[in-house]
Amino acid sequence: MKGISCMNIDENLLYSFGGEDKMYQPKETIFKEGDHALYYFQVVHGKVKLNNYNEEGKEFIHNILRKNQSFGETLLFLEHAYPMNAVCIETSGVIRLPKINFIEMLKEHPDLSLEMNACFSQEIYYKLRMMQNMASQSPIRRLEGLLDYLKSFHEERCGDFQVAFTRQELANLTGLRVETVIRALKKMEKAGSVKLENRKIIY
DNA sequence: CCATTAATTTCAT
DNA sequence: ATGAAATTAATGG
Repeated sequence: MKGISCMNIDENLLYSFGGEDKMYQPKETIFKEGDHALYYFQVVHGKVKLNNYNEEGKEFIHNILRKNQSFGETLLFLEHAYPMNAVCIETSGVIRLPKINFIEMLKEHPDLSLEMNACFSQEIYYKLRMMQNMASQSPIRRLEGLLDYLKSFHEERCGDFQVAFTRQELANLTGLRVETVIRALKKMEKAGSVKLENRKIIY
């Protein structure tokens, strides 16, 4: 099995089941914590983050989705409200498919349903790995765990992979401060586990 | 250019 | 070692 990160459903199929194009501006909220989960979302272009804010107002990012990545689907089989916000980082185009139509689509396409199981498995597996890493007190361990996770997401060919995240984003994904991320990256470079070229991170 | 955003350094704690 | 604030670099319009 290859490195599936999450669902990527053919756009025409989404449209045929009632998917609609939505455009969002940077900083614009697609849904927020507490909203009822009513749609399947898939990014066509742009960048969307799933986040929360802790009691001190510090942001924690769960994931950042790009082209062809989906979000919100894990809540469609539950009656719970969203436990996080979805906010655009860049101008983004998203296809939105109502829950009812989504379920209907899965019924008519059992292969999709199967694929979704594989995606959920993958996600649960990596969430577990991430929890283990995030529980560590060591910033380097947290960062390496995150980079492994992102790399598996990306499934690059010959090993070296450009981390397409800002240091601030890495910090928000690991619960670390941006300075700590910068310092940890420098240590990792000395140790040879990452390369820093100009300001790009190669892992 | 100027304004905005990101990266890095400085300076306390 | 860590974070807030200041400084420097880059990016985009």
